[in-house]
Amino acid sequence: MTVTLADVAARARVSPATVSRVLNGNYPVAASTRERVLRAVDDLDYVLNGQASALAAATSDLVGILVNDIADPFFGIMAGAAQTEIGGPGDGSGRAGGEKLAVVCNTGGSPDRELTYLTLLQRQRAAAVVLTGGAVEDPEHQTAMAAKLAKLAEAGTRVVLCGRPPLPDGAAVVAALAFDNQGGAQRLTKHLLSLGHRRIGYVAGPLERTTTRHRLAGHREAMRGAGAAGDEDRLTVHGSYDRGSGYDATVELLRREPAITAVVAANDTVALGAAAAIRDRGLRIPEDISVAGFDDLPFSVDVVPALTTVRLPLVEAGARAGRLAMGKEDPPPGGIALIPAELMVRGSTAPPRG
Amino acid sequence: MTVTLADVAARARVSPATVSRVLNGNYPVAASTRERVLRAVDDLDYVLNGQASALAAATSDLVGILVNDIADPFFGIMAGAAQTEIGGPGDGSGRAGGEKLAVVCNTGGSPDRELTYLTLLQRQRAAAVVLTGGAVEDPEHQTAMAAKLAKLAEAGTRVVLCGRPPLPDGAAVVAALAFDNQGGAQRLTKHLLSLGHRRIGYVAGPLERTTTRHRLAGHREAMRGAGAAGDEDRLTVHGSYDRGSGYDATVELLRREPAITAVVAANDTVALGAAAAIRDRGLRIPEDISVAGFDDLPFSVDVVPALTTVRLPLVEAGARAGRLAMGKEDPPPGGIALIPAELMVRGSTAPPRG
DNA sequence: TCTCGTATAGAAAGCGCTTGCTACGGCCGT
DNA sequence: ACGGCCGTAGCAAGCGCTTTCTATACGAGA
Repeated sequence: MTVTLADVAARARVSPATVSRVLNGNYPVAASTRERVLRAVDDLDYVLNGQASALAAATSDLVGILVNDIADPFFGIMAGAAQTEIGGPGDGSGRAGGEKLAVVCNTGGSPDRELTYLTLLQRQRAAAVVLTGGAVEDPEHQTAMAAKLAKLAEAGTRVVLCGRPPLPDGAAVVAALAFDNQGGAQRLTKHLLSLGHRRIGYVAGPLERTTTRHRLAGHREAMRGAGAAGDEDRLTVHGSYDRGSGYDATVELLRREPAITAVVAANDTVALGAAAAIRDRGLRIPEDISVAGFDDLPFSVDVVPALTTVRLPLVEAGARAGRLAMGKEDPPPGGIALIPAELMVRGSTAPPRG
Repeated sequence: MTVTLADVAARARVSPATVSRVLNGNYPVAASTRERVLRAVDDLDYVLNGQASALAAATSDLVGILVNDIADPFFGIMAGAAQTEIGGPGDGSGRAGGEKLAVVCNTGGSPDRELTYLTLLQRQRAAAVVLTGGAVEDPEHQTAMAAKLAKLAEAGTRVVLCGRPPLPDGAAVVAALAFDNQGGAQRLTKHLLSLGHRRIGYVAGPLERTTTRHRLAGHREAMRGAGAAGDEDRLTVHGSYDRGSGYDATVELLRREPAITAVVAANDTVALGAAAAIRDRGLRIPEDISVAGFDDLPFSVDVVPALTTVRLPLVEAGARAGRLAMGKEDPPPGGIALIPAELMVRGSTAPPRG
């Protein structure tokens, strides 16, 4: 049926061992022999059996990248950057040695699927795993995750967190790159406050997500700092990280408090929905209501008016995570790095009327 | 080191064969024995070695999804939908049998990486492969791809094309789901023509991509049909499928022909860049210049003015591709299906001035 | 000329799992 | 009461590769 090493060996009139060595290039083989083998490989269209190879060598060329929502560019950008660093040859030695299969797995934000994918990757004895995006804060799930990651690490899988805070109970991971969500959110709200806003609605992400909590915390911290707190719960609506959710939440916000002068959204996509809701209500942005997002996704600069937001260096972070996963870069001190978030002031925010 | 089947067997005081059968549930095992085995599995935290299992059983639970650009929601949406259909349990039998590892691979639109990933998947003896998005039309690459896909199919891998035209030389694939790019583009341009536009700039995608060619063909067909052709080459600028490219191309278009009254972009993302360029030039949309996109990505309805575009049923197509890859759905007659594209007229297009 | 180090190739033992076949009771049919 | 069958469990042969150890052939040093 399929061509095996033995077939190649037979055709090249050498032993399977020699073929293996030629293919792996980790053992001296006479040039003439090598050539004969390579020709046979070519003639037969031989393709290595990855599973057999991995089994025998106890290694794997699989690297998993877990994302919450693959349709969201936030994750796509990070995953793409990570994959670029991981995949393909060219890492160090001239030889095409480190050819890894970087694969991204879409958890859909579901804790169960997250665990399932980790198990699947564990089955495959993945060389590394990169977890991106916020974590679910359910204690039970956190315990399960910690245990799973510990198992993975124990089995030699390099675990890297990207855009996710370190595990609560001492990380069994290579490194954790956490975004400064709280600081960024705080600066964003401060910007709004400095413009004169006081009644600021907040469209938060799903409950029990670290990202949601940290951004909201930053926002409230800023509000409190300005003595503008008090109405927090009433002016906060939770939803998922998508456009429709932003729309609905904003409608609700305007119902609860028609006098708000600004809406801060959990991320840019949500901000888009929020902006749509505001316009559908006949209000202008930013004259009547200011809108701000988070992440600075590529489209944010192009919408009208351009979205004030907080820029997260997704490409850089993803690439770094990829390098860390491959062991091409040393982990930050303590295994933890806080990735700074930069406030991007654009046209969607302005002083409130009057 | 790691726990093996044999360890579990020893602890449960049965043979490895029995453990295997309990785990796979494909052979009668006495209830008491099964329970003993399961307890041992639990006690030992045993995790199946996927490679060994795959090797022995000559099967694989890997399914590859190739995308051109994972940061582009166009692909993210399709891949996500496909992955949902493929991954996890719940497909048919009550048992958690069909647990596949659906992984998405980012080719970055590079033919080489595309081939590399296919080889990697071939190495892993992938159960199925889904290729999404337009193909590169370089003859050499096409030949290589055809050969590769034939090999994969021969080895039992189910190959599905999603949003990609069938291979030129008779498909060695399970199914090809092709978008009606040409028809959609034609309808879009006809819409513009019917509004009265005649000088229409076209921001095309990269050369040698089927998607680019088909959309452009539809556009030109419409132009010719209206007797508005002639200036085609001068009013067409090629670029990549991203925002910056749309911006630059539009600047160039306006330089070449300041009198254009509409710009059609290769896709929505490019349209966003085009719109930005137009606005930066001090022109209004759609009063001065109409803008149209393609794909109807989620943000398109939210930008201002809302983007006239052509809707592609990405979720449905991706899901269907996933089902086809899993053999959960019968392929369309002839293995080829043309996915319709629907014109979405919104605020970014209007009759030209005067 | 003989021995020994060096370079190269092969033999063979697994890696951890699956599965066809065999073995062994106990139950049924006659 | 005996042969045969059914329901279970084990044996053992691989799956296709890697790698250690061993064997061979050479040229070099003595």
